[in-house]
Amino acid sequence: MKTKLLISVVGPTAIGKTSLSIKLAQAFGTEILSADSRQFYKEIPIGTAAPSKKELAAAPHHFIHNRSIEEDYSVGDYEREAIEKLDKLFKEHELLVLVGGSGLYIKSLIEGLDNFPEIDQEIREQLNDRLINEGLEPLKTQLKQLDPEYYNKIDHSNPHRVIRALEVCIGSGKTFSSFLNQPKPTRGFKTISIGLTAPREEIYERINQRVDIMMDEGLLEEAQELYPKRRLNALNTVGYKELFSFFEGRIDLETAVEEIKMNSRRYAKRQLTWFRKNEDTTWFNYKTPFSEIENFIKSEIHAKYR
RNA sequence: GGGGAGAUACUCAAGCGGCCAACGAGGGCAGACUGUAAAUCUGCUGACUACGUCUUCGCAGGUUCGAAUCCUGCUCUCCCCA
Repeated sequence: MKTKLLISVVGPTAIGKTSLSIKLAQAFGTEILSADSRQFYKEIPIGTAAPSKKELAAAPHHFIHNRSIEEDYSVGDYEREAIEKLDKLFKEHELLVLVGGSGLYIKSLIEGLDNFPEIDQEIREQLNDRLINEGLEPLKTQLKQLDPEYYNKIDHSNPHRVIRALEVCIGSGKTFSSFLNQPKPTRGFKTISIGLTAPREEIYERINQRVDIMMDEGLLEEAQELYPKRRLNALNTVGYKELFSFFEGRIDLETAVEEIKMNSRRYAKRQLTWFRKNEDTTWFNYKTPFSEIENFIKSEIHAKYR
């Protein structure tokens, strides 16, 4: 039996991962899964920087615009859904393409996360309230009591991390640590990781250009419509929060656009930090002819998996 | 032409005799990240043959044991009056 293969395309934003993934899907006659948390949301067609209609028509895509910003969605949900989808698609294809920029989501799919119990949302809300009212210190202290092991391990000046650990401790009555490092189910596929990148300057240039294009396409109007829902987590992202600041008169439009560009650049940098960690990734310059990448993948398949 | 204010690291901006390679902020770089992830957080940011050495605070001199800080001259910028 042939090995099921997942070709994972990673890299910073705005560099052509979508177009590469489509070419791969076409060349190998297969389908594409997105691992880009923002592209899930259907109410933000411009700001998601999702594939265009034409691109969507060029190859079957999954996990694009399939969620509402109103829904609470997390990596855990994604992992479950995406695995289910993979199982289904692997019945028809021996090779699938995964493309995305959300490192944690990709990790959840390829490596799997440990299982955590469902936590009542209210617990997090209360913790968030406490963070606002009392600050981080009491929360840190509490975590230190409830799960000293994890407390010593994490960056405890990071409120999100402290709150997540606490909500699990409180909600489950067990330590956060106790859920970690459980034996994970083995995935029924192997992964070939392809990184797409460029000199920093070129990445930044492309980001700047794409932000201008988004503005031309009506990002401002889109943000205006979404403004009433600005508190939703899905909208606490680059491209919206800056425009919301503009609507609230805190900055002018020009500054808002500059900040979108800047925050996108920083995002790209964080993506690189995340993806560089994976030594199994083979990197290509974004201008590399497709045939070269295709040949690389074919030779990998022959050398290692067939 | 007269009067006043000022020139500090990539940018803005503190410092006004030793605790100054120089507060702070921005930007940049690097990193962390197992359910908020385009989120959130951390570190570094004069140079180097780095727990030490070297060159910096417009330029050139001077005072002083010691100067980014005081004095003199020069250059430039800004403001007011002509």
